[in-house]
Amino acid sequence: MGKGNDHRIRFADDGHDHRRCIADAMETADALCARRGVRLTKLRRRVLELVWTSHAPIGAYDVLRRLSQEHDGAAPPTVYRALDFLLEQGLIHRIESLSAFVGCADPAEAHASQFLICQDCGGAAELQDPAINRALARSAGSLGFLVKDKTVELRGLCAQCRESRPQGSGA
Amino acid sequence: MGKGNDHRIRFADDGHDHRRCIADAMETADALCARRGVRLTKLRRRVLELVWTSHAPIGAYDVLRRLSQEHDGAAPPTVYRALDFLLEQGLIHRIESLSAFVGCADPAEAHASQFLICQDCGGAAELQDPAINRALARSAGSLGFLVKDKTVELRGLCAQCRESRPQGSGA
DNA sequence: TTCAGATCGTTATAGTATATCATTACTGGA
DNA sequence: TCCAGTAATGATATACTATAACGATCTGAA
Repeated sequence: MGKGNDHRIRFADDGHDHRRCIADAMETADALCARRGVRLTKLRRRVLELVWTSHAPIGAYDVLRRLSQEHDGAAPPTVYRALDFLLEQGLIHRIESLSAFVGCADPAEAHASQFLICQDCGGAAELQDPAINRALARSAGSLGFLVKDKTVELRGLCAQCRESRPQGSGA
Repeated sequence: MGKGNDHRIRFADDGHDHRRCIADAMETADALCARRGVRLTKLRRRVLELVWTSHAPIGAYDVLRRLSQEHDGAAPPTVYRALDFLLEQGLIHRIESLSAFVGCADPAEAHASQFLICQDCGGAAELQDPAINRALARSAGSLGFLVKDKTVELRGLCAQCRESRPQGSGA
């Protein structure tokens, strides 16, 4: 508390002040890149803002479509290079099961995240549950497997969407 | 034991008798489809065999290239339709982080699997660790999230590959 | 036999991502 | 300030993954 938006789990449709999410994310990104001596160029910064448009993961070509409206000559490599930079810096995550990208809730810490992805509102919330990581580490370790990278993505319905359309109300 | 190949975790390079893996998988698939009253046609059966070529996940277009050598007029939909059927029947899994497919080790039981994917030999081993599922269920449940589908993929080095190229022996 | 539904053939196209090479911009040192 | 080296971007082409759409063929049940 104190700093406005806290770190509670966020989905797309929970009615929070998302402008603040974006502002916080950009501020954090600026500070982090400055500290690391890497260049958050105008283009990269804009792509990061576009990824943060909502808590729903966004596809690279959706980013491209938006970017093209304000940036002549934007092409796939324009976007993918920026996304690659942002991934390297931990400022965004790639959601494998959607081929899409989402802003990282806590880029200062290097971390492997887990995601809850709502199939109704499209939002993706980032978890960092030590119990999950422990269970994964224990299982892999017992088989002699050396883990370098993790993908944990749970798809379903977030609490808000469960309420607003109870049970399996089709489509 | 007793039935030849047991259900130990398998990777591509561990020197086991893979012909037996294939034979077992096909036998299980035949029985399962018969029991369910669904048609494991010649084409679908052949695609399943091709996916079982190894324990390394295989891309749809790799399946297509192989299939084309023996099947005139094979096209992307030919393969994707067969893969979709096999996925529906739980006979194969899709590895999201590789956009590739791998045979299911235990198709009789509906299940959400976890995968260990070796970045050296390319093999993918399927786990069904209740402790991992419990940790995931607990975490999602505490946030009111209703889980419908899970993707858990850990990339790294399997035990065999760790031994044969100790430490981070680059490329 | 005939029909309905399932399966497959075939062509076209959508969606995701990278290779390559030219050009421009930034940075640090002479 | 100027230059050289590196980083970043522009621009074009292409590779890889997946699905739409529609017609032909096969299968099993009435």
